[in-house]
Amino acid sequence: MLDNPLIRKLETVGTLPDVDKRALVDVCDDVREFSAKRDIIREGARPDFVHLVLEGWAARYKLVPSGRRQITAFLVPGDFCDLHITVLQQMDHSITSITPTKIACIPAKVMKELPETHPSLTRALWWSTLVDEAVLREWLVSAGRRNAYEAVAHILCELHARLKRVGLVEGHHFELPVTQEELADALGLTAVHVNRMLQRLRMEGLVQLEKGRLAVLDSLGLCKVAGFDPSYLHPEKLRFDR
Amino acid sequence: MLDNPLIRKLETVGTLPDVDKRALVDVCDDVREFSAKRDIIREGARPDFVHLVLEGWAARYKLVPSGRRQITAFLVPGDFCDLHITVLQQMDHSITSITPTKIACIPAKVMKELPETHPSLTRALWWSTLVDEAVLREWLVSAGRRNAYEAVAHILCELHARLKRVGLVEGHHFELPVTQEELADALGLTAVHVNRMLQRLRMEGLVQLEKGRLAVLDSLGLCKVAGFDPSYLHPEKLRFDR
DNA sequence: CGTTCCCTTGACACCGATCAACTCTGGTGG
DNA sequence: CCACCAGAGTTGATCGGTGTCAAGGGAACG
Repeated sequence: MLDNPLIRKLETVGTLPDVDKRALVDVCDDVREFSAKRDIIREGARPDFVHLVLEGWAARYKLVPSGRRQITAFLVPGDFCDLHITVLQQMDHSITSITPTKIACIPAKVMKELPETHPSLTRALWWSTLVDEAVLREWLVSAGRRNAYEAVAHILCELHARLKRVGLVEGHHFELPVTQEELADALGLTAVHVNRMLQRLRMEGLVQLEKGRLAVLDSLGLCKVAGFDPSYLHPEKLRFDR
Repeated sequence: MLDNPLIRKLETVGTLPDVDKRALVDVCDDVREFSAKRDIIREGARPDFVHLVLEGWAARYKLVPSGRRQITAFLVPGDFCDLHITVLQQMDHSITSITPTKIACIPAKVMKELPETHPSLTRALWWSTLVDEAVLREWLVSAGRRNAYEAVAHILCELHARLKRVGLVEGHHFELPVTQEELADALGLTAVHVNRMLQRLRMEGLVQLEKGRLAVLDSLGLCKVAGFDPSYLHPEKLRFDR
């Protein structure tokens, strides 16, 4: 069966040959489970496997000498943790699970051979890597040039769009299993201030948030506050086969 | 002759086959010049060419609705402006020249065929793309979890290391042709505050800065202030040929 | 020799950080 | 079943790092 979040994501913008989908699913047969808040890969590691999130949330992060943490990406189902290491020698940051997580471990060797064996899939993975980079740029814009209210609104818009891609949005609800502290570490804020901004978003009638589920009540209003333009997620249709 | 900053950069970590170097130089024959502070590529554009900086500085940036600008990358000789568009359809951000600039325009079609024609070079460009992404992560860390003093110190350390790679550092001096406002837009600060932080770095005897040239007087001290760990620039030796 | 761009400086304002306490919830073990 | 505890969310008071505004100086340039 081809129920794989990465395939769902890739097929929102293009079509993959069946053999490639088959190959991708086959290669995800080594699944490991992690409980919440465990380091999956540490900075400096040289993993022999590429890790793909199948279920649950994880995060990329770095620590600065003062001990403060910056989360540089939320990894949701369909996201790779460390495609890098097919080219680079070692991890320059760490990955931690946020919730209990199922991760597919794919031998790096298999990934390295992909360009010869499955060129379409390779192009598709390039696409997802470049979208990840665009997301990172947008996070930098939030940290640098949006105020806290806009930044919180923006990340909610982004997560909504990204989760929709992998089929994890029902109506206007989706699971948001991150603590306010984790949100703060992603946005470069404090948990206390994130709390106040979320309250403001609720008071303004834009969102509803309870027990780890977010409901977007006024999608347009939220996007307006955030200055959210989804084109950086590159929803435009592509051809992976050339 | 093979005097190309990209080749210099790539060869700091690995060896390229002569044919690949030759091919790279050949493909850089269409050079265009831009004066300072001109948009080279605009958000939304669908360029037919990939742009490579040969001389001068450029910057990637995005604007938010309030009109504020976030620079998401400084592009120095040897850096690509938009390798993305070999896969993605359109630019999700703009590129501007900072100084007068010489840019090689390489047909996107040629780049798309690279994996078949020059696999080693393709791996080398993958490497440089992944390093760019690592730089971006580090900028996010600066914007989110370093104070202004540390952030300014950090970007100076980074630029020092990156420029060294392409042979643009003489002793401890290098050209730093960015205004304090551009630095501020890169760091998510204001020009006034960047000014004060630079003065502090000078007062502490860490750097000297005059007429667009920076001298690092106390390299260790500067790295200490910044919490700079160059491993994210991936200086480790690689093999591009497999 | 005026104009423009960039750097510099000072006074003041404000956004978000910090600190501390309290609530609520779910889990765990006696 | 209850006592206890840890983690997460919430609130208020206060502090401080950066932003904002405004003015002046110097260098480059036409």
